Order: sequence, then C-alpha cells, then structure tokens
Amino acid sequence: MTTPGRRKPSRVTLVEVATLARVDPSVVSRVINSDERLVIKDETRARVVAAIKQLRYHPNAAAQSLRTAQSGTFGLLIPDFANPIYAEIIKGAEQTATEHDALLLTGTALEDRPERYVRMLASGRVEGLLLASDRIPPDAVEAMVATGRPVVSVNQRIPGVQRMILADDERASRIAVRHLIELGHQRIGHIRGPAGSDTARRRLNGYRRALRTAGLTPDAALVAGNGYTSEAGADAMRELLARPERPTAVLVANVAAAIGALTAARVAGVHVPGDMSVVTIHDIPLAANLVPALTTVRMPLAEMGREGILALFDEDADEVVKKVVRDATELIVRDSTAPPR
Amino acid sequence: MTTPGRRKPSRVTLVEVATLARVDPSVVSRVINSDERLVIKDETRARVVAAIKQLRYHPNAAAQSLRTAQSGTFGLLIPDFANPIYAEIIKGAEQTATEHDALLLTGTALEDRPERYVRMLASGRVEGLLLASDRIPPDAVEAMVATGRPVVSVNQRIPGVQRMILADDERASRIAVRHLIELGHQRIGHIRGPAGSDTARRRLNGYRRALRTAGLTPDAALVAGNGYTSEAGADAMRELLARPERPTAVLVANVAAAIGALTAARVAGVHVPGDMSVVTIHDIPLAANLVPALTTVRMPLAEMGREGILALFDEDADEVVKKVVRDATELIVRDSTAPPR
DNA sequence: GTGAAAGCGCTAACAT
DNA sequence: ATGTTAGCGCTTTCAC
Repeated sequence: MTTPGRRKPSRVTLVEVATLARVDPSVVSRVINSDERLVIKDETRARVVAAIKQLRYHPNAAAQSLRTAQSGTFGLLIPDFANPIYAEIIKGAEQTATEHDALLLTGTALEDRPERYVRMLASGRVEGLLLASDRIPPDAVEAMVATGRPVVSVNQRIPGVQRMILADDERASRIAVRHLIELGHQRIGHIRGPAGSDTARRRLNGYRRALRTAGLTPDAALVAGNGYTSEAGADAMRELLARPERPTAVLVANVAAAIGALTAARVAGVHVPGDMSVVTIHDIPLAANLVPALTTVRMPLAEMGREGILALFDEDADEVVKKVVRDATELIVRDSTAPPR
Repeated sequence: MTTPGRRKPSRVTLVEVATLARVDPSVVSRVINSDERLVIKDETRARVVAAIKQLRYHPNAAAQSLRTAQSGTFGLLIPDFANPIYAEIIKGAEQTATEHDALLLTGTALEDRPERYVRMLASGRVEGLLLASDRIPPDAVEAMVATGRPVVSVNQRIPGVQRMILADDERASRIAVRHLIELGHQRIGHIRGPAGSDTARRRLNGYRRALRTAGLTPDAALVAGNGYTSEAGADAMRELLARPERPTAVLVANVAAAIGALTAARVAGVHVPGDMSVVTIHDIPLAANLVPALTTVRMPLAEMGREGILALFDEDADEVVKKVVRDATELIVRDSTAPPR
C-alpha cells in the first residue's frame, strides 16, 4: 500500500510559491527576507504568506548561499567531544551562533586528515572557523588563514593565527594558590599540563608568581605532571606523594587530571582534604559530585565560545586581536581544600 | 603597511583554473570528480592538476550543492553536549560520516526553537537527520518527516519516526542484575530513569524480568528515581536508604544518576560496595576514575551513532526499520559491586 | 580527446 | 506597487 501524493518529494521552489500567490518570484523573495524597501499591499503579502504556508515552502540553502556568498554557518574544531570543558565552549558558541541565526558545525580536529577542515573553510561551507584544538598541523592552519576567511583561536595561542580569545590562566592559578595560602599552606605543589600546551605554561607561571607574591620560593620538586588526562593526573599525584617532603596542598592544572589525582591519593591512603588539599582549574558540574566535592576556579569557557563567534562576525581578519575574558574567573570553594594539620 | 595581493580574497573559480590550464571548465570539473567516462591525455590532466594546486582552488560548496542537490552533510540532534553519553554517539556518527566524505552538523535540540532544525532539513542544508534527543516537539518531528528526507532516531523510539537504531536496554539490565544475583544478592533495588523515557522503561522491564528469571519477586518498594541526572540519582538513593528494608544492591539506570547515588550513599555513611553494591548502565571513561570505580554495563553508543549514519545513506525512508545493536553490550566489573555481608 | 550550453533556485539592481 | 533580468559557480548531456 502506498500513500498517494507522498512519493517523490520534489522540493517546492520559489517559482511555485509565486505562481500560487500570483506574484513575481522576486516579490516572494523580498517578503521572505523582509526587504525594507519593499512596498506591498497587505492583501498581496497575505497571499504570499498563505502560499508559503500551504506549500510548506523552505528556501533552498544552497541557492541562497551561492547567490549571497554566505553560508550562515560557522565551524568549531575541538580535540575531543568526551572532554567536558569543550562541551562548555560548544554551548557558548552554539547559543551565540543561534542568536545570530547561524548554524555551528563542530568537528573533531586531529592530526589525522586536516585537509578536511581546510576544505570546509575554503569551499565556503563555513564562513569562519574557531580553533579550540591544539592538534592541527601548522600547514593546515596556514592554509586556513590563507583563505582570507576569519579564523580565531579559542583558549590558546596558535602560531600563525592572529586573533585569539583567551582566559586569564595566570590569574586563575593565582586565585587558587592564594586560597591555599590563606588556609595556611606553605608547601604547595602543582600538577601541570602537557609540555607543549599554552594554557599549561600560563597556569604554571601563575602558580609560581602567586608563591613569590606571598614570599614563598617555588620549588621544582613540588611540580609534576605532563598531561590533561585522568591518567596523567594520577601519575603525577603518585610522583608527588613519593617525594621526601610531600606538599600539603596541590593545584591541579585541569579538572580531568584532578579526578585522576584524587583517585591516586585515595588509593595511597592519603585523605583529601585532611592530609592534602586539592584545588583545580575549570568548574564543571561533575566537580560538585565527586567525593570530596572539588574546590575549583571557574573559567569562562562558555564565554570564550561566545566571544569566539562574535569575533568571527568581525570580517577584518588582518588585525591582531587578543581578547581576554576575565569576568567569570572565580573561586568555588567545596570540600577538597582545608587548613593543613 | 599592506601586504599586496592579499586583499580581497575573491575566491578562485573553476573558470580561472580552466583558463590557466587552457582547457574548458567542464574538463576541470570532470578531472576533479574523477569522471570515469572522461578520456584525457596525461599531459592535459597534469596541466589541470597543476593549475588547481597553483591557485589553491577549492570548489564552491554552495554551487556544488545547488547543482547536485546534495549537501554532503548530515545532522545530529542531541539534548546536551555536557552529557558524556552523547559524546560517544557523536564520535561514532562523526567517524562514519567522515569515512563517507560527509560532514556532521551536531546541534542541541530543545523544545526551544524547533523550527530551526526543521529548516536545516527542509532547506537541504543537511541531507538527513539523526534524532538522539527526546525533547523535540511532536509537530516538529512531523514536519521533519514530512520533508521526505531520511530521519532516524537513535537510542530511543520517537512517535512518528519510522526508523530507529536501538540498543538492547532490557538485556543490559538483565546482565547487570544477573551479576548481582551471582554475587549472592537477593534484595536488589533499581534507580530508574524519567517516567516518559523509552530507555528507562526498557531498563525497568529488564530488571524485573531478570529478578523473575532468578525466582525472585520484584518489589515496588525497591524501585525509586525519576531522572537521568546526578541530582535525581542522589534523591533516589536517599529514598531507598530511608525504606525499612533497604536493598543490598542497586542497579542504577544511568551513569550520571549513579554518580549522584554514590555521593548520596557516602554522605549517608553507607559504604559501597561493603554495605551496598552499585552497578550502572553506560560505560564511560570516568566510571573507572570514581571512588569506588563503578561496575557498569557497556552500551554500544558509538556503534549506534555509526549505524544511524549508515541508515541515513539508505534513502528509502518509507520502510519501518528497527535495528538493535547488540554485540558491544557487556559487563565491566570494577570495585562497586561485591557479595553481601 | 575536448568544448558548448543549459540550468540548479535564488537575490538584488533596475525597470515600469 | 510589482515585474524583468542577470548571474552566483558548478555539473552533465550532448556535440564536435
């Protein structure tokens, strides 16, 4: 049995709408795009609107793009959907794109097949690109920039990308360390991010600076770590615990690493926060649901996504722009930090 | 100071490539699309390839879409990027799309502005749509299906959507409950998902069936819960703990709820697994990093994403297709389950 | 072995 | 207050 009239859904076009409404196609177009300069009788407009509704007409996106040279879509490249910090960036970017009636195409960008993402931009499928991944080969980055379309890096510096949206990573570290110092800690360790990472370096700097400001001397023996994963965090915690004078408190550079560090401490019989305080950077909902609930420094992840999209609307890609989102950086005290005993 | 020749990045077109290579545009097109029926001298082809490279030519996606009526893009709608189970679905879908040289546009679909997602499909911006969100209003679903383009639901049934990719939720529950029974548990509780949820219902059914198979009688007093969030899981655990005869083991319908349940148990001084065993559905990397590490039933999330995309390639949207992905459903025993004492 | 020509569906400047 | 026209950049059938 076949439902009649449902086969071959040959799409409805502007011409068909115009025919039904007994007007010229250009009038329909101008009604749809609410052309200011269009003078039209209410009655005629009503006929057009009725025809659009009756035929369930939707403009063909490809034809619109071809004609206007705009796709109404932006791209966002991240390294991994499973990492919760990118979820926040995506949310901020998506909402802002939506507010501007644009779509967001988010993709995983690895070293793998970078030409795919160059093509996205060069073919005009997206009008601009947000780079939140540090795993894009330099020549791919160069090719993206060479398209002349806006390319903005988010949450990191990328060589060759002139415009960037950053958080104040140094300040986040300082806020965290100051909290530990105010609790009375003196031997404060740091579990840092990967060697090549821009944010890891800035957070390490902030950690050192905060110590010095408080009159403490940074001690290389209290720094460990080399990754933003739970495994790396666990390894680093074990390393710190094995050292002769273990720290009484630790700043972990990233929440995923902090989860691993917490587990490693617990396995080693080290009580948090009784034996050791732990504070980390990035507040995600999960942090409140761990045991103990993690004290964190909230970073403006969604805000960076938002600012990134806004920057893409700014077509002038020649200028070097560095925007640091500050407002949302704040300490969130939970149960993983306490005075030393 | 202005770098000359870099202003106005007016895109390179097929015609310019053809001119440079001294051939007709159609030849360039056929070279790019590796037209089987094209007979061409090696020397001519080389000129074309060289011209493409020299000009960094990339075909205009809008023109291609308009001409071929194909966008090379699929859509995926999820309720929330921050929920880790969707990250797995996205990964499976994205990889499969990539293997077929297609792009994946993933968006958050809420009750909010559903017409946006109808438009995505109706305008031809995406060729087909995967629905992994249960928060799309029925009339929006109806409008999507009415476009005649392929629409497939993933990990759930959606009224009005004929084709679906499901996991075997009942079996997952049975595997989990059987594990608890084999450990020696008799009073086994269930923290269930939201009332309206298709997966929640199937998991509840599986739980009951497994009990009966083992000769145990399901007891409504051992079932609580009404959501897939940590908060809902914590509430439900508190409720179960308050009941006169508390269970010695619990199957939690979802990993996010399990995290909350674990926290609530700990706060109440109930030791897991000593006082109570906890097993949950969905294995995500985090499960291994909780304390205690969670025993889970792995579900084929990435596989469902993959099968969803494959289903979209199948244009015949009239047929009812239900595909259940089974292979990957397996028990992963960690530290949250143990014999009763 | 290569070229010519039509047209996908739309918009916007210009006519009437 | 509405219609005419040209063309965005590409693919594909057909002609030479």
